This record gives sequence, structure tokens and C-alpha cells, in this order.
Amino acid sequence: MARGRKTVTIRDVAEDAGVSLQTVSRVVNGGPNVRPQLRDKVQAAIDRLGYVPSLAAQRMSGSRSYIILAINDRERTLADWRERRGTDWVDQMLLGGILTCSKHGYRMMVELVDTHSDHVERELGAAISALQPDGVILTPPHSENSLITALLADRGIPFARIGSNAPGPGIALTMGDDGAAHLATSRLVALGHRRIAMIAGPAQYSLSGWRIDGWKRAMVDAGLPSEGLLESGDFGYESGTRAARALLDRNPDLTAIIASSDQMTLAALEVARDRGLNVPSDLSLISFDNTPIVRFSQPPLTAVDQPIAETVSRAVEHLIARAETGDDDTVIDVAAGLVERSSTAPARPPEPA
Amino acid sequence: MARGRKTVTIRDVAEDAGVSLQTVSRVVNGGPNVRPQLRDKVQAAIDRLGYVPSLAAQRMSGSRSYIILAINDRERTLADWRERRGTDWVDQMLLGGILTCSKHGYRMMVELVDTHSDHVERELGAAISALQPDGVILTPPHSENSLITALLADRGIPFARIGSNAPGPGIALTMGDDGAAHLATSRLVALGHRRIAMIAGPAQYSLSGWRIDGWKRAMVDAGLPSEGLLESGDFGYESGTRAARALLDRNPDLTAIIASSDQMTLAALEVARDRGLNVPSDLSLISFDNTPIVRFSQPPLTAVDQPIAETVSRAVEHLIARAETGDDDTVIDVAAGLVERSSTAPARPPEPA
DNA sequence: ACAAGTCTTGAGAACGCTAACAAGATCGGC
DNA sequence: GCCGATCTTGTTAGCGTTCTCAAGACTTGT
Repeated sequence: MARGRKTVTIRDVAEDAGVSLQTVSRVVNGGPNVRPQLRDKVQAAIDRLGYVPSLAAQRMSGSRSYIILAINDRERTLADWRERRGTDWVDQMLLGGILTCSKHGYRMMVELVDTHSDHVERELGAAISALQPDGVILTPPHSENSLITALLADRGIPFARIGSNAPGPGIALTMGDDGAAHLATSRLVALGHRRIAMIAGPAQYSLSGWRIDGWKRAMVDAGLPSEGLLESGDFGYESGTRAARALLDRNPDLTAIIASSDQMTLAALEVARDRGLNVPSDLSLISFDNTPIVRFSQPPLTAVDQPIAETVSRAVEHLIARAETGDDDTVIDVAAGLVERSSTAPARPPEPA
Repeated sequence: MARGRKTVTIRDVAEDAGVSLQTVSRVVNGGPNVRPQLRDKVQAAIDRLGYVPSLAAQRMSGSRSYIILAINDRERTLADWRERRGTDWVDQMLLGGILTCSKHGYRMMVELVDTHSDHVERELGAAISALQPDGVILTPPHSENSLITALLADRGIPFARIGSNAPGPGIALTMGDDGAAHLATSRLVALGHRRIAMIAGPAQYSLSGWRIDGWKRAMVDAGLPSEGLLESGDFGYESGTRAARALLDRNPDLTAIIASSDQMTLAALEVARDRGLNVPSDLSLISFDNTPIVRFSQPPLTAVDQPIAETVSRAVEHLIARAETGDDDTVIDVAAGLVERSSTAPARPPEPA
């Protein structure tokens, strides 16, 4: 099988089987119109020599590259690395993407891109020219960057936008929309909470906006005020600590917090512990994302499930389908459910005045 | 910059600048012997047209592929996905690998490979033929699979073995060796513990063996028996639960457990909680890996730091150096320290007989 | 048995790039 | 200023595949 140093090419197979290059190519690609007897002979030669087509050469002669490129924010990835926090999103995204690509004979590559709009177009353009991927997956906050989507549309490369709900070009995969936050807030209202705060994500993520909208809508539905109950962070632990402190300082009567990432919720949990507040009896907490980490905190967190791995997995499947059959762009709604664990409980009765 | 549909090739640049292809190629690759004036002119054309060399074409004409391939166990990755547990290793590995590759203009691809030895050679051979990577990173348990190392050595592809200490072919990056487990065990002994159990990893991981060795050696050093104090799991949560239960059932006098992964240690923590044992006052716990997750459990876990991301990062840098300058194989020791948190405490005094 | 197809196979070009060589321009020592 | 050495630039030939097109081998209907 292994033959010294040289790589086995299609030419070697052709020679070994006594046929032309083209015939071997047809057999490899399962083309029609090859006499069964010849096909077997060629296949035998392929197996014997251990021939595998070179991806580079295939790509060169105009076929697919079998590469799906996932675009991720460099800033955020670097921060995860430096601060040694878990990667939540990235992790789940890679897991879903790699497994699904692998299943279909594709490969996933990750490209880190700066948020700064000036570089984005350059960097991404370079990556695309260099790699010529069959499909691109855009993760927040790049999912709705019109520079990026325009670039991809212009080059005719199928792409998917994760966490975006605009119809626009490319496949959009929403992740719960504003309904998810509404669901979480309503649940807290049902448990008797009236002072429910929200720690949102950064403004450049449009899902931050949806979540704020959903929360506000639920508050209005219940006839509750939401002034002074909103803070925002950058999804990271530190920012969660700051936000939780600010909220509790400002609102001593707070009984529930919804935070827009698992890390920020864990931070809020820690802040509560520091102040002698018991979760959930004094303070209920609902998290967003539901990455595996939330099962191990004490108490385990109630969380809005953002099925990142599944979503990316579906994005990959759609991209591959598009690459192979030319399907149309669509909007796909991935359901975001609430997973109840032990960080939520009925509101404590208001202190006697 | 973006020009309709067509991709910009070196020929377009040559035409635009009024020079030959070769000259453009020289400029792109920073070759010597180009008149500064011409170089500027070509560079201007490159910038204007937004030219980026095609990786596939570069690879075709014999230069590097700028791809580092990371080999990961399919079994384990799938289990992580199915059971929705955190990915620890995979996550950290990708983070370190992707960032470091990106820094040097390389890209990392992940290949999932079955542990079953029969397939391994085939799958990996196919991946290598298809991708022709400049370097390969082997993660446990594949790091010491002689079929794999022989294959890579035969094809002359530089590779790194993570978590392997044999000198053999390729760059070896040990991760603490048996010293790490010895360190952890000794620390517990110093805290007065005498009944210290070990939950090891699966046998096909040679680091499982080292850890058992280190633990036993420390026990012998302290004159303590180790019979009945060893269980093993598969690094996953469930197996940790089983192992911890078995150990506690068998040894009511147990005061400390060292477990070979964060997931298994978290499982042991849960088992202790179920049985009304307080960690650390009744039972001390030391984990292996120190992935970000262990900071958020209650109590946070004392852990042997296995700096996976850093190790992979160093592996990448060595592979790139080897690809570019032809360095030699070496053995690199990555230090594994003990990070003390709150899951360890002095042993409780033995029950009065 | 013959014309008009349909199958099967192969030859040659093309993809975008770089390595190897060749030719022309420039330079230095005398 | 002449001749060999050095610098600079261009030309040609692949790298391993697939695509296009053409030629030969077989059918089939009459």
C-alpha cells in the first residue's frame, strides 16, 4: 500500500490497469459508461496502489474543493484563549461542523477575522481566494455584515448566516429570535417574579437586540416596568460580574436575572454567592446558550438552549446540498427551548414594609 | 477590488503590470533579485486587483500546502457530541492549534480517525494523500500508534506526537509524564491522606499508564498500600460516576481521589454530594486537565494543569519550523503544574475505633 | 447487410502556479 | 572600453486532475 516516497497519481493507476487516465477518472468519480469488467480492473488497481485523488489537483481542474469555511471573530477567540475561559460557542460550532462535514466527505476550516470593518473584506476575500471553499458559514457578529454578505454573493459562494433572521442573500439560521427571551421572561413572570433584570450581549450582535426586545415585550405583556433593569456585557465572565453588581446595587428588590451567555450567568451566580444571596430562593437565574458547563455549577442553571452545534450542523448540510444540487436560499428556524434546572424558583415574597 | 465573478489569477496581474508571470510570482513570494521599481509596480497591480494566490495551484506546483492536519479520535469526538458533554481536549486543542496556525499563515484541519487499527491506516493515508499537509499533529491515543507513525515517517511528513514520551520518529511533546501524578499524590500525602484512590483513563492511552505509575510510585514512597484503590474510566462523566461509586463502596475509609480527567472528577464530586460527603473536608479531589470548566464547580477543583492549548500551539510552531527550515525531531517537555483550588484539604482524622 | 444511432474509450487542452533554465542587461577589474 | 561575472527578466515545462471532443466498437431497425 505505502510505496516508498512518491505519491500515487492517477497516471500510476492508469498504467497499472492498462487504461487511459480518463477511464480511471471516470471510475473514481463513479461516472457512467464504463464497462463493468474494466471498472473492476481499475478499481483493483486503485485498491492495490492505495490511490487517493489529490484535492488540490481536483480543485485546480474546476471541481469542488470539499471545503467549508467557518468565519469566526478573532477578537473573541483570542480573548477566550488569553483568559483561559471556555470557548462555548467556538467549541460547539466546531464540534457540529467538523462532525457533519466529515460525514459527507467535506472538511471544515476555521478562519479568524477581525471585527474591524476595514480589514474584514480584505481578510475574508483573501481566505476565499486562497481556499475557494464550496460554502461559508458566518457566525455572529459577522452574520449580518453587509460587506461580507455582498462579497460572498458577488463571488457566487453559497453561505449560511448563523443567528440572523433577515431574509437577504444566503441561508439564514435564526436561533430563537426574540421569542427565546420572551419565553424565559414569561416563565419568570409565571413564577411570580416582578423585578426581572436582563444582562444583554454587545450591541453589534443583532441577537443582543432580539433578546432585549423579547424581554421587554414580556415585561410589557405582564404590565411590568423595565427601567433600570438592563445592563450589557461582552459575553465574558468579567463583564458578567460587573453587570450583575451594577444591577444588584441599583435594584435591591431584584429577584431574577436573565443573562445572555453562560459565562455571564455563572458570573452572576458568583456575585450572588458573595452577597449572601441564595440561588434560587433569593435570586432566580436564567442563562442563554446551555453549553455543557451549566450542568456542573451549583445549582445547575436553568437555561435557554441555543443548539449551536445542531445549528451549524444543519448549516453545513444545507450548504453541501446547495453546492451539489443548487437549492435556493431560505430562512431556517432552529427552535430554542427552555431547559429548567435548579437556578429558578418562585419569587420570594416582598419584604414587609 | 471585487471584480464580478472571475477569480483574479497571476496572469491578470502580469498583464496589468506589463511583466511576466514569473516576475509576479517572485514578488508574491518575496523572492530576491527584483528591481525595486518593478516590485512596486507589480505590488500595486496586486493590490489594485486584489490578487491572492490559489492554495491549490501553489500546492500543485510543488510548494507547501500551508495545512497542518490534526488527528483526533472519532469515537471520542462523537461521544462528546452525543452526550452533549464539554469537549475539553478537543476544544483546547483546536483553540491552540487554530490560533497558532493563523498567526503563521497556516491553516489547521481536523481529521477524525477510528481507533480500530484496521481502518486507521487507510483513513489517515487517504487524508494525507488528499490534503498533502505540511505537518501532522497526533493526539492520544493515536500518538503512539506505530502504524500511524510508520506511515508518516515513510511519507516524509513532519509530525508531532502529543502526550507521548518515546523518542521515536517525529516530535514528541510529553505532558508531564508520570511526574504529574506523582506530584498530585505527594501533595495529598503531605496533607495527611493515607487512603488515596486513582481513577485512571483507558488503557490504550499510554498517559493512563504514566499516571498510574506516578501515583503508585508516590504511594510506595510514602509507604502506603495501593491495592483496591484503582479504577478506570473512559474520561467521560458516566464512567467517572461508576468508578467513584465502586471506589467508595469498596473503601469506606477513602479520603482522597485523583481522577484522570475533569469530567470524571466532576462526576466524583457529584457522587460525594449524593452520599453526603463534603468536599474537601470529608473527601479531597484532584483532577487532571484543568480545562476552564473546573473553576465553576462548587467547590472549584484542585487540578493538575495539562496545558493542552499551549502544547498544541508549540507543536504547530515546531512543525512549521521543520517544514520551513528542516529542524530535527526532538522531545519537548511541557511542564504540568498543580493548581490548588478548594477541593483539597487536610485529611480528616481517622474515625475512633 | 447497411445507415444511424448509442456506448465506450482515449487524446489533448486547461486549471494557476513555481522550478529550471535561458537570454538579455548591468557591472566591475584591468 | 573589453570580457567574464552577476543581476534581472522571460520562456518553457510540468504538477494531478477533469473537461471537451473525437474516434472506434457495438447496437438496433429495416
